[in-house]
Amino acid sequence: VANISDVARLAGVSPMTVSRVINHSGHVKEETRLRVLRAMKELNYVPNDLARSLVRRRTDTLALIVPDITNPFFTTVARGTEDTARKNDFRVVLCNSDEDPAKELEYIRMCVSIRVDGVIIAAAGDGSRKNLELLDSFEIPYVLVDRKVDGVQADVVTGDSRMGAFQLVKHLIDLGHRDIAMITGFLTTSTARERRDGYRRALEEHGIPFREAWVKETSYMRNMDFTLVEQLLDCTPRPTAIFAANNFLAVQVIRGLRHRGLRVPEDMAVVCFDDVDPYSLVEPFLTVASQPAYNFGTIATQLLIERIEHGEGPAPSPRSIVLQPEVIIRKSSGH
Amino acid sequence: VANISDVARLAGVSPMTVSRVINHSGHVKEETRLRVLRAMKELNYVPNDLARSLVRRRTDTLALIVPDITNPFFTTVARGTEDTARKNDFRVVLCNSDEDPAKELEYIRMCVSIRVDGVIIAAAGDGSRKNLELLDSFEIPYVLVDRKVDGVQADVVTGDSRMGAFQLVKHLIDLGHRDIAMITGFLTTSTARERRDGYRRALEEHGIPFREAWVKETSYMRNMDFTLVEQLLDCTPRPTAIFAANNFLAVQVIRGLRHRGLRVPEDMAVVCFDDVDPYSLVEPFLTVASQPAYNFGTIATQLLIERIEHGEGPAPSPRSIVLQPEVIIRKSSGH
DNA sequence: GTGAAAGCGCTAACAT
DNA sequence: ATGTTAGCGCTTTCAC
Repeated sequence: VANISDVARLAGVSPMTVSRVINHSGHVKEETRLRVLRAMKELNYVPNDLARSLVRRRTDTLALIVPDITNPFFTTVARGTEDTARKNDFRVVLCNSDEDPAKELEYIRMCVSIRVDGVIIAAAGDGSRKNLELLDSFEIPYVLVDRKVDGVQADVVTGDSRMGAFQLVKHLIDLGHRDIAMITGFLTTSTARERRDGYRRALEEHGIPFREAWVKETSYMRNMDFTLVEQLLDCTPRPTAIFAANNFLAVQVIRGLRHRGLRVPEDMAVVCFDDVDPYSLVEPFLTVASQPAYNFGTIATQLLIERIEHGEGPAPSPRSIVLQPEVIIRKSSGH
Repeated sequence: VANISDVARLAGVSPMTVSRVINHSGHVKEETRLRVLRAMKELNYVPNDLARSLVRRRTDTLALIVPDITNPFFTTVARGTEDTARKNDFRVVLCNSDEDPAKELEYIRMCVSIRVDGVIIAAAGDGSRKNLELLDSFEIPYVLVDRKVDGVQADVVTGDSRMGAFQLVKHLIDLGHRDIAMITGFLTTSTARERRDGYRRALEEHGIPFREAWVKETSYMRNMDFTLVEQLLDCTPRPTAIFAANNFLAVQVIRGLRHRGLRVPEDMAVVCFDDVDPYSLVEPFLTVASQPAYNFGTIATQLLIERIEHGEGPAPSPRSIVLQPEVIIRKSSGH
């Protein structure tokens, strides 16, 4: 494999001149430039970015850490991130934390060891704070996406979870429901907390008491515990509607209901956060608070790159972008 | 940021000894080892993998190139790849080619310049051959996943597209359909060709003539041309069933039909390849040939790593793993 | 069991 | 407009 010296030798110049040609840094006579280009082609030369990054102290690489790339919400965030990164000549390394702060930490260590220029992260939970401190100590900029982290000051792009939850629950109330249960992610994640708060506020504004027992907390992931649904069904009185705090939870809820022979929405209304299936939906069924996932990715990436590219002078203070969800009413709420 | 010399100095040893500790290469007295470990902790030291990779000529990094990560099929392949890579201490860089050989080439150049140890690729089409030759010339091993590439000898993990298509179309024929149209990806991709062949064989085995005009060719991507469906509807006789060669095409077909006020399956039966929505399906609707996408990823990655890890001696000759699709009959075919 | 020297492939900084 | 020097942070090789 040819290196920069091989090219230099063949072109009859110094490695430095080749470097100048590669990097379009100018100050090279057109004639020499062409000679170098010819040599590069002849040797099938591809610059070694490891060496380049090592000396430049910059990798042109971002990391995106999400809980689970098979969740269509995060998939779409990832696409937004990648497209934006690419436009700005950055690469993206993708990591799945599985909602696990320990696994997340491993990936953050990796980010440091490969010297990424910045990180976009949908944090596993408040336990991520320590993980992020590692980035701080290496002065690697990062932006939080989808979820805030308690005690962390950083750029953040989130949806208005409180508002979305409020509207969803209000919709159920308007339909006449008063016994509304909720299944949410672990309350160590900001979205779980905010969605619960929105739920609570909607109830209270309509004079319906908030019952702790009707809020079930579990993992946001696909493998959520089936029995939680059963527990809700065994409550007295039995709820007539369930608010699921994300798409996977909603799917599990519906499966649980089916399992007990209950129909949606006839026997139980169901609403949730996040589109279940943003691209393939043939027959959208779920009433949802849909979030602009792609924009989560593009905006977060823009903020991050801005910070990376920012030269001397005072760095911009942490910015918070809040995007509004759109409530889409469909069959599952029995409107 | 501390480097290996800083640690060495603090521990009162040479950088070489620190290196030995980092890499668990043994031959270090337990006492010194602990001293080094303490120094590392104190300096918050994280080894620089760029430097390490540069000298070791190995990055422990794989690349996965897929047409579109928002397609749930590829998302699942990606998850299989990542999980397997991780288990074997490899990282994964993810790339979207958008079914475009030119964009694919850019990413392959990147693979070379960052010196990935291997590549897993769902190639854009037969035009990918030249792109893959670049990898060959740098002796970077790769394995093809989902799609073969004309004229390329390499490990390959595919589904039995011909068989799946055959069964899907046979199912339609068994239901009494004789006027069956097909919408497939560009015939420069092996899956499009094989699915068309399976379709054709099913027809011919049942004495139904194969009509070129009833096979519409377009991009596998989400933004497929709406008007193709309209063209099919304007044929005489009008087909009574449509076989879509992947999930996104099926969705577009159904949208097109809706647009013209046609119901599925009452007015038109629809079947397709690949699950539309492997995780979130609340009410599966489409009759599909479902492929074990996760295994595509895991197997491809295993083959690749085997090849990377393979020391001296003759490299294994190209292997071909063919996984069987499972036909799942649901409402959209009007069984 | 430990260290010194050399160098991976490139570019920043300073000549000329 | 081009070249020289030095060094990024690590590991390989060979010494002791």
